[in-house]
Amino acid sequence: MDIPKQYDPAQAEKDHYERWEKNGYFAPEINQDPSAPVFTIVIPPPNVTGSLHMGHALQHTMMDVMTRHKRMSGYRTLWLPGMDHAGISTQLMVTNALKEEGKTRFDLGREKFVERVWKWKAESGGQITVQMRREGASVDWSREKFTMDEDLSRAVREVFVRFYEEGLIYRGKRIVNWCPRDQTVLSDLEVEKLPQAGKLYYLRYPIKNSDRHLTVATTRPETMLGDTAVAVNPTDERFSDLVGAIILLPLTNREIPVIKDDYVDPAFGTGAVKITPAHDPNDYEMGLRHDLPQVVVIDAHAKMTADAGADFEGLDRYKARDKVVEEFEKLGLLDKVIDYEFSISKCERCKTVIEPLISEQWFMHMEPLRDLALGLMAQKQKPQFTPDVPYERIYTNWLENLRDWTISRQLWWGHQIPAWYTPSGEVIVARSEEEAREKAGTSELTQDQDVLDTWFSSALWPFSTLGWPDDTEDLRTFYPTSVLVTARDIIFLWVSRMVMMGMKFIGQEPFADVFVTGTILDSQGQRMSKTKRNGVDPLIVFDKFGVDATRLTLAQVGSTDTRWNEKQVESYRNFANKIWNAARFCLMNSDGAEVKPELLESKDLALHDRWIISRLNKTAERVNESLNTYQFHESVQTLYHFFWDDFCDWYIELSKSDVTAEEPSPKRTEARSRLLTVLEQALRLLHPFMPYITEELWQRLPGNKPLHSAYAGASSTIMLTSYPISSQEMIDDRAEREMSAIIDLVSRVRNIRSEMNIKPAERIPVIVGCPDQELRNTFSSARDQIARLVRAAEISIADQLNAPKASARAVLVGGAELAVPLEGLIDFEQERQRLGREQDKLRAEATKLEAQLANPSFVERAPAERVDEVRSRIADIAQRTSQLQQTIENLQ
RNA sequence: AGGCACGUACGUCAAUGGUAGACGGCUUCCCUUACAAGGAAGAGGUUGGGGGUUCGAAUCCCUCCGUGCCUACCA
Repeated sequence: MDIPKQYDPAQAEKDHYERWEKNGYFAPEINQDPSAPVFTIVIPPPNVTGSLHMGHALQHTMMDVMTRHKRMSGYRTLWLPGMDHAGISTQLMVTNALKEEGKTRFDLGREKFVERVWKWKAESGGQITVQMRREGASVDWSREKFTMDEDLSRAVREVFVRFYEEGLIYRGKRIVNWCPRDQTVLSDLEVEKLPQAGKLYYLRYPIKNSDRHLTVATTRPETMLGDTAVAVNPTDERFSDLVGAIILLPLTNREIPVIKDDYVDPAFGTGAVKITPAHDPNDYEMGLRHDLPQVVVIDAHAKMTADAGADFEGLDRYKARDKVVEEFEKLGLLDKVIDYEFSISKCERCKTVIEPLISEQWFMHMEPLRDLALGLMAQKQKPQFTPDVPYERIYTNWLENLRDWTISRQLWWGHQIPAWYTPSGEVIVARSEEEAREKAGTSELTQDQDVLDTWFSSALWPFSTLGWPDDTEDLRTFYPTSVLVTARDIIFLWVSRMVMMGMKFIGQEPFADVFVTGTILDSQGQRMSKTKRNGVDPLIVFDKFGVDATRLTLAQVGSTDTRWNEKQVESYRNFANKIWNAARFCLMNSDGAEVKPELLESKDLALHDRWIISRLNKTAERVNESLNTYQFHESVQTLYHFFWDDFCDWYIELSKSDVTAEEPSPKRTEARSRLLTVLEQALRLLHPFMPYITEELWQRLPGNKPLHSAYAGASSTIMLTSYPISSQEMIDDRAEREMSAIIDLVSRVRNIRSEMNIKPAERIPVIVGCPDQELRNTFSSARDQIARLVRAAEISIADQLNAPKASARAVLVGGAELAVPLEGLIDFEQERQRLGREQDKLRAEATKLEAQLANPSFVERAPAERVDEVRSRIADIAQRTSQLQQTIENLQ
């Protein structure tokens, strides 16, 4: 058997994925059981712009673990992959590429530009699919989707038309967030607010027919050119006589009124606010309330307009600010300037400061949709968030405060709005140009130049990918999906909108559960970001430690934010190597043996066999349970300790004498087969987390390795075997008790060896005194294995301890004692100290427990079984302490 | 400005009212024929501070300190 000593992930990762994919194992059709339950996940589509980052690797790992687990559990499983066209980001990328050629998108024109983006998408998107294959993601590539695919675009148009016909989508002139760089409107969610150190300017406005002034405070003096009123709070007595007065607005020839409005906070600034309805969202609202004119002084490029006055026209908004301040100072109207920190809105993509502008856009009324989502939460508690604590309330709260959604964007890359205009300006909304012509009765139509917000098509993802608006087999089978895995930051942007759209068009929630993943931070606790260049590239980690080790690291992150720690991956790389070598041992001793599931059911097994079977079943139970409740950390820990501690450290060691016997015998063959059989189950348990190494090793195991009955027709692969489930009768508490006594005995002897500095090569005699008959039998039948594990020359077991005085001793649980004769080797003082330390530990514990018992209310109020437990532990400790005491006294 | 979360061993994280654990790191010994990416044995924590509820608190409540995140129309 020719297996290298070190596991080489690259080798194992090479061929398996291709074979899985080629054989159609990822597609739900592989499942031949017509009554199989269904499990569906749609992937949160990555942007075509990026390559995969750690956040993707994290989410994909979670989704793949769930998918593989369910597939192995017999579910008809679909994990549907795809990508998002990511309007602004993608357009920006291509625009930047053009810039390097010295061109703008206008040089190409819309059609050529969009062609160019498609070309770019083909390259970049291809990258992502290669990377996802590397991750081992068991997605059904035959169903891969892209938000700009023809069928998904049809779904988008269908939704738009239906909403328009219901009056939920409308076109209107409103104040919007405008990005002067990208030249497009942005939704509130695409704007980020950042704190900024700025100034607060106090400007004096003269009152007409009076020598009085009204002073206003502003962070944006340049907007005063567009002021159409000054507002004060109705209850503010300082200004009550000025309400209705006329202000002579400096630098312009305008006269504007002083009005009253509750919005004004008398405590802030001067208590008087300048109102610029055309350039501030609040002022806009107030302008509507008071029917104020809107004077536009800043244009779409953030330059001043002609209405700003001849002195200002064409100036950049910041230049204009300086000039306004200068002029006020000259006129003696600048009261003061103070430092002031406020938050400023920036474009989430390009970080340009947003300019609020009045503009004609498409909007969507959200109230009826919002109510659908709220109703679902109120009546069915769906979606069920995991972890469940904060998100549900945040989600509900956000929905309650929802405002209309600005859905149009002034971009070229995206779904062009299916609205056409007749020469007379009539709006025709239709599913296609032909339909529009029919409706309009003319072919002289111009289509709206705008595209839809990217999130419009993403909102339809769970059903548009399954064939909606057609009533497809896929839609009927896989909708609603089972769980959505996502990061925290798009719960509103995406999750809530999918819920609304799903309820609206399918009448059912798009997913039952939402699993919210944590965030991987850098080693300093900072968010990983492109601009900070602190991201860790998952592909580099894959190369360094292997995909399986990385997946294990990511799986255990779960829902908590975690600092990236390469050491963790390294330790799981070591774990993979451990698995490799354990299998290597089994295979090196597999002559004549094979995997035989029935071997685990036979009667009259040795203790260590009964024990490992019990442990195996408990492990399966815990892993299934934790996977079903999204407790990935728990699953990983359980599997790690089962494999390393139970299987490697104890089971293999205890099997060794049988397995490595020189002479062939039925006993040897059976021991070898049993070992292989346990290993095979362990690999199956590990497979969802570590698909590559488990497949690699599983393929090498000889014997009968049946697939899950639902996949009977498929060729051999671990990914279609059945996931081990626990069986109550296989759990053997007695075997576990007996094994822990043996483990205790072995550990004690090893402790003595270590403390007494006995060379590992030195064989020692071990004497055990054990008054309990049953326990004595346990020790006796495991005598050879124990001797091997503690490197003993011989072990004598009797009902009483009968050892020379010059011995190191220990007291075991259950009243047994042991001695290691150390004639000439023992240092009595050292031994006394060692035993003393042990005694101290026991006493400390006893003190705690006694204090508990001394409290009358504990005995009265705590459950009886807990009190009994404490009592029996105290008794046990007391016995061991006194045995130790005697041992110490006998030493000399 | 509000809201929410978090603070546990040197590091990264577990532990949903019942004896505080894991992995890495650290110390000592060992290349014992599956594995030095390994084996064996150890050291290390009054769970951020203070108060409360409880027989019992890392866990529930209050408060303070520190750290993140989200939401928001203070000019």
